[in-house]
Amino acid sequence: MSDGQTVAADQLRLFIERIERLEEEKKGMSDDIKDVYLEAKSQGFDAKTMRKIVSLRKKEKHVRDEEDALLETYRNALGLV
Amino acid sequence: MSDGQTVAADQLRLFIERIERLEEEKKGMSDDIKDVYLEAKSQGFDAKTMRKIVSLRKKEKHVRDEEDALLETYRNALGLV
Amino acid sequence: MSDGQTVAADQLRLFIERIERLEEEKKGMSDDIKDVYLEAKSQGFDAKTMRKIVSLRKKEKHVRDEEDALLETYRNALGLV
Amino acid sequence: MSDGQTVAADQLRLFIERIERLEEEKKGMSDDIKDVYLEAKSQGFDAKTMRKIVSLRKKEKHVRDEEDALLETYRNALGLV
DNA sequence: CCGACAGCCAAAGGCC
DNA sequence: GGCCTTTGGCTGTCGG
Repeated sequence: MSDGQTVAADQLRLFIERIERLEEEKKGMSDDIKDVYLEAKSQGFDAKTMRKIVSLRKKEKHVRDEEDALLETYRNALGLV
Repeated sequence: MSDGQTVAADQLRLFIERIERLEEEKKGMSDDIKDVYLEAKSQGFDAKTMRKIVSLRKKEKHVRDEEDALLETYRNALGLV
Repeated sequence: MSDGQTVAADQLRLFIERIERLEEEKKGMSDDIKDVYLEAKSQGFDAKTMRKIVSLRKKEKHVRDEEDALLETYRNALGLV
Repeated sequence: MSDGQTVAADQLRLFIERIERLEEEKKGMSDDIKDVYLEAKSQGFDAKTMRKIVSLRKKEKHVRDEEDALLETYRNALGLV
């Protein structure tokens, strides 16, 4: 043991385990989100529409961020502070 | 103000905000995972293959979980502890 | 010849050829687009920034379309015309 | 108006609009291609395999073009017509 | 040549 | 249980 092969295998195993832990946490987040939708639904809200709203707001935010970045690019190109 | 309409709108807004916070955390997880793949890649591992490994192990875990659930069903059906 | 096998092969060949013609036209479009960027570059414009603008405008249009669709969803949900 | 700034902005706008028109045409080509695959699928052909064929033929064409170019290079180097 | 990005496809999850 | 929308991964393309 302790040869390069083994060392590499150990490293790989550690990477895989780190990823799997993170994937589990991520799945936990997904489950939490699902629960909120269920809770909202139980209070009479329509989950499908809510998903649309969330999706739309995400895109709008993304567009706004990009607009800001583009503006910054222009400012830099024009030598402004 | 304070009529049903407004109350519902406030509730909806709160739900949306909770979801958006959770979505952000989830995105953080995704980013962390991506970072681990990049780190592994920088040490000479192949990300694509690693993804295959993670995927395979997930399926195997799923199979094992199903087997456990089936065993549990049998135990219950037979009145065993 | 003239058996089913051959007929199917002929059909397939025709489909493939139609696709390849369309792919060529598509590539022509890509080349034209590339030329416009080059021409703009030759007049002092930054192609990378221009690409960002084009991309951003596309996203903005998409978001606007979605907003309209969501509004429509609300109107329907509220029984409005 | 009519200062350099405005002229440049107008030029940029025109370039952007030309690109957007071309992008739309390109999208039309993509849609046409997709339609052909759907039509082929409706007649029992497998789209995935067809894509492989198209891809392979493209590579082969590319190889042939490279060979031709190399041959041309040699001919020129040797002063042949 | 590499690294980033968009398009395409297959798979998963939610909804009816 | 089927439809269908969304997500994740892969491939091909483009610019640096």
